[in-house]
Amino acid sequence: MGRSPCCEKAHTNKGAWTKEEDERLIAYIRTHGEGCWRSLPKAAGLLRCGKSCRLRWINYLRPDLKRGNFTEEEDELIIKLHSLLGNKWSLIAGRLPGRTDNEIKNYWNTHIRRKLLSRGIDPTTHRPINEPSTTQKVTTISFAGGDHKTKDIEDQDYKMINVKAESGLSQVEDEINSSPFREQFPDLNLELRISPPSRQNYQQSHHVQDFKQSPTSMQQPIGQRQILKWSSDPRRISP
DNA sequence: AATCCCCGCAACCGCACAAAT
DNA sequence: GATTTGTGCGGTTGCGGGGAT
Repeated sequence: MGRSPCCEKAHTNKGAWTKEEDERLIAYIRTHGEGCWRSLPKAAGLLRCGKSCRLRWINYLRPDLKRGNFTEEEDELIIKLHSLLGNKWSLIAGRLPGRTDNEIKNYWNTHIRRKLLSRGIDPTTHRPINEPSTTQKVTTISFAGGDHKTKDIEDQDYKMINVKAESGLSQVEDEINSSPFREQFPDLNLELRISPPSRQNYQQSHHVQDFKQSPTSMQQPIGQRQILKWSSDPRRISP
């Protein structure tokens, strides 16, 4: 089955957004709320594809975005979450209010990877570089003290945790909340429910509550939708 | 001052999935 | 059940700014 293109490419702008385009998008979303990205450009008078509008809003224009430099605490939280979840940037972003998946992904690739390498840690496996491949270790960093802890974990256990990280977040939580993992990393807050409270705040403060379009995905803030459960694809959450 | 090079970040692309038809 | 539509995600690209030469 074929997919129709998300927009009429011949009549859409590409590349950097202008100030005017930003203003149009902000004004439209303030009035109508987020959602129905496909029809939004036309309704807002923008010569942009819906995906482009969505991305621009989520990654740049949303008023609840923190922006600015990442703090040391954010750095370390990203490292922790990445060690458990891998490149699930949207999930990681869910634990960092005001940060977007794109921002975290970029930050990871430009800063954190280098940081881990300088610590002698493989950014993909989170294990010490040059470690014999037969010995399975999980390296985590004690962020309170700034020192490194290395824990030997049975190969099987390690794989199991990784598999669960791939298969479902609630299962990961179960795994983590159960000892001995919990005992090993008592400071690790992994209540991995995604809830961007800032978005709710935005809706309250901007009175963008009446979603005029009505696909189900638009009637709930993203965070609330994502709490519900995982589908077979870890990226997909269905009610 | 001009050019080159590198890096960071915004934006794009293709794909997967759920919901709707 | 098959197909279409809308959305979200991760990977990648390419532009622009700033430092080095």
